[in-house]
Amino acid sequence: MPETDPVEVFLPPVCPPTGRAPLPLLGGPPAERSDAARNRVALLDAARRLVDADGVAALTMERLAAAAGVGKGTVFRRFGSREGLMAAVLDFTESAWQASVISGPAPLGPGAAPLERLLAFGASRAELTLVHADLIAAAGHRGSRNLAVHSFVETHVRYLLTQLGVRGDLPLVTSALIAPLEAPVLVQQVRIEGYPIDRVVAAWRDVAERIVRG
Amino acid sequence: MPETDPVEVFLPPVCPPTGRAPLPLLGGPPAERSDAARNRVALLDAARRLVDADGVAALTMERLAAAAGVGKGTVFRRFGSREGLMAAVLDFTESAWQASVISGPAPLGPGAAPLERLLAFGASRAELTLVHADLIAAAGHRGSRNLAVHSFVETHVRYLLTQLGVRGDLPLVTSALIAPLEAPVLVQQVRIEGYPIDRVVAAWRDVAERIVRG
DNA sequence: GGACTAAACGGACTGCGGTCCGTTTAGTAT
DNA sequence: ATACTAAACGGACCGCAGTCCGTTTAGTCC
Repeated sequence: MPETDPVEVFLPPVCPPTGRAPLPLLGGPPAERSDAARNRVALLDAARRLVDADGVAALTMERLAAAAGVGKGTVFRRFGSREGLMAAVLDFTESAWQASVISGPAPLGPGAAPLERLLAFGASRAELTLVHADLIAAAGHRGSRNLAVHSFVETHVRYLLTQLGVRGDLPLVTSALIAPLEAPVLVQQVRIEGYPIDRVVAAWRDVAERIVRG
Repeated sequence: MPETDPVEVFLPPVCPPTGRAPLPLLGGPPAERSDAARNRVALLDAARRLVDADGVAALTMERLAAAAGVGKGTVFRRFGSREGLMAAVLDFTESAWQASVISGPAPLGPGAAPLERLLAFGASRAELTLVHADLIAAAGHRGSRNLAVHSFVETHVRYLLTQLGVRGDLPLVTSALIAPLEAPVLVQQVRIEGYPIDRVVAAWRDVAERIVRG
């Protein structure tokens, strides 16, 4: 693992939930070859199956390659690293949640008052993060940042705080409000220290309300 | 790396800042053998030198063993894993900071008003965390939790919040207030997104004041 | 000093992440 | 259909974290 991570784009990125590559943009890089596309889908599929079956820790790159019927080199060309693979699996599984925030039923989805939405968001996000905690950890810094879902979370919360008229350095206050919902923090509180998740969520809501009240 | 980390006590723990083992307690485990003690000090010393010289990424367990003039097995018996080693180095380097919070000059140390101390704490902690970010990352979950300094931070902030008369679920509110000061969050904001650290600290102080005001 | 034992030692060994490069193949132009 | 090329392929290979077990040694009791 290099200290300063190099440029990390593995084109073209997967496009959940189909795992299919996006249509080539005019003037962009050339379209993906059909064998590459087949292998991407096969790999992502096999990875999800293996994780479901035996857990994150049991998934090795060689096993995945064997399960998908490709060579090890192909796995690394596709995902760059084990962390990259895990991030792809995670992105895939979280896209459904993202959709439910954008267009699902209130209060998580649109329609409820902003504060109500914010509180619903915290509970939902905490729950999901705990479910995916192993995957997030295995994805390294890509697990909590550098991921579509992360910038989505930031944008959504900042939007709600704006709606609520919160003053101050919004991007950084938003980030501070999201920080307690990061996987390592929740894992420590719930899995290690044994706090019930409801109580953790209630405390987060308390903090959120104090921030909103100013 | 096992999914569920097993019991992880490597007796006896180092006692910063000397790196010496604590005196054996009556009825406790037998005292450490002299060769083991010598090797612990030599290893911790060599590790700090190597990290200073070439950075965290360049430190391999084999190199460390060679530098300290011991076998590889000894390094692992002493620290359990690379993460354990990094945590030991980190604990060592952070003990000075801890001392300055306990008994250093105000406003970080005792003597200032609680709110002033809290704000000074945030700035100081953020700065230190950023300096040690690589080490913290290399120490894995031991880097931010499971470490003497972590429970110290929790205890200190909870104490200050109590002094300030903050109501609510104090342990969890404390944890939420500390979360934005965790290394990955700060690294994202400062190193990746490029926010000046002063601005990050200011936002944290803003959040802290809102929590205190209730 | 000599014998004994529990602990420490150290290096060969394993498995995994990640790289490299010679080989194969999809897509295209003729 | 054939030739051509850029991209994908795959498995041998490397370095490192972590384990195992036969060997050495510190501390103790006579």
